[in-house]
Amino acid sequence: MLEQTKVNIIDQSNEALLDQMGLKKTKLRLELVKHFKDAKHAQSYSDLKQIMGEGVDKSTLYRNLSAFEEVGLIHGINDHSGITKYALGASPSAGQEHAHFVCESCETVYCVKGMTEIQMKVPSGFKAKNIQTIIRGTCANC
Amino acid sequence: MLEQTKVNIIDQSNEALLDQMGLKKTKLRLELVKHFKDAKHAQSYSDLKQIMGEGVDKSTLYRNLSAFEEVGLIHGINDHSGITKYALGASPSAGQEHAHFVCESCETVYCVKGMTEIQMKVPSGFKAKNIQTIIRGTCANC
DNA sequence: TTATAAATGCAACTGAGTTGCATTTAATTT
DNA sequence: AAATTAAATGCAACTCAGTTGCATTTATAA
Ligand SMILES: [Mn+2]
Ligand SMILES: [Mn+2]
Ligand SMILES: [Zn+2]
Ligand SMILES: [Zn+2]
Repeated sequence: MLEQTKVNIIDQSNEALLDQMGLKKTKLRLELVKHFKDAKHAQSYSDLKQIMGEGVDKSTLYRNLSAFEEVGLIHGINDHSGITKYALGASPSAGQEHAHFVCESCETVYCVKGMTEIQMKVPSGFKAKNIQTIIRGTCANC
Repeated sequence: MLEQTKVNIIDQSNEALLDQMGLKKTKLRLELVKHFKDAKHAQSYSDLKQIMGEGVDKSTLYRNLSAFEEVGLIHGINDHSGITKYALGASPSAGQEHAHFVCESCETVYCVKGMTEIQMKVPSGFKAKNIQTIIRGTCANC
């Protein structure tokens, strides 16, 4: 269980953020951080590729997503579609407790805070460490 | 939202089950149903291939899993590993409310019933239809 | 027994994500 | 400012779970 640097992501400048995370400030990374800060919902690889420009390299983009994820700048979300989506902030399993809402109509994924506490009742002998919640439904745009 | 035939899966003979589901009783399907009834945890494609015999065809096995899933005989579980695992019974989103426990040590996936009710608090304009819960932790064998 | 729709087997394919490696670049040192 | 160097990039090739097209076989019902 890798302890992540705790940083106020929204308050920091993009440059300062990358500095603190120990990541070099490349053009793509700065654009990525800026975009993640503005994004109203989670972003897939192809969402990002479209926004960053079709010329952006697949490996580079994926490697940056992994790097961002490792330092807790973003978290990947598995919505059972087979396509990982990414959103700003650490993952629920790394302290930033929240659920994920998947719109059944437009497939958009949102991070949602304010879930009421969940009881983890598990069979005896089992030890629950954390919970991942995916809520399916219809989003405000649909 | 496809309505599934409601059948008491555990009570029925394997033959009767396939009959009721409108599926032909092939050797592999009967073995699969039998195995799913006995299984203490969710089964991956490769678990099943090993048990059904290495000779079993990949397409046939996957197609049977899809067929079983369509009629609600089994449900697929996406545990974030990239490998779908299958267990007897309809999916939580199709009435059989339960959670999934993923062991962080042995990667085994279990269906667990008896979760306490979860409040689905979502932003205004959003409509929650169902919740999927994955509990991560350590299983009784680890 | 025959007819037929469904199931099977095989090979080729798909698509998200990864990897190896040569080249370039951001950041540090002189 | 120039040289150094570790990290980032670009590209092509790869991986691997799962899917698909199609010819052949089989379960079931007429
Ligand atoms: Mn989130
Ligand atoms: Mn289950
Ligand atoms: Zn929507
Ligand atoms: Zn275990």
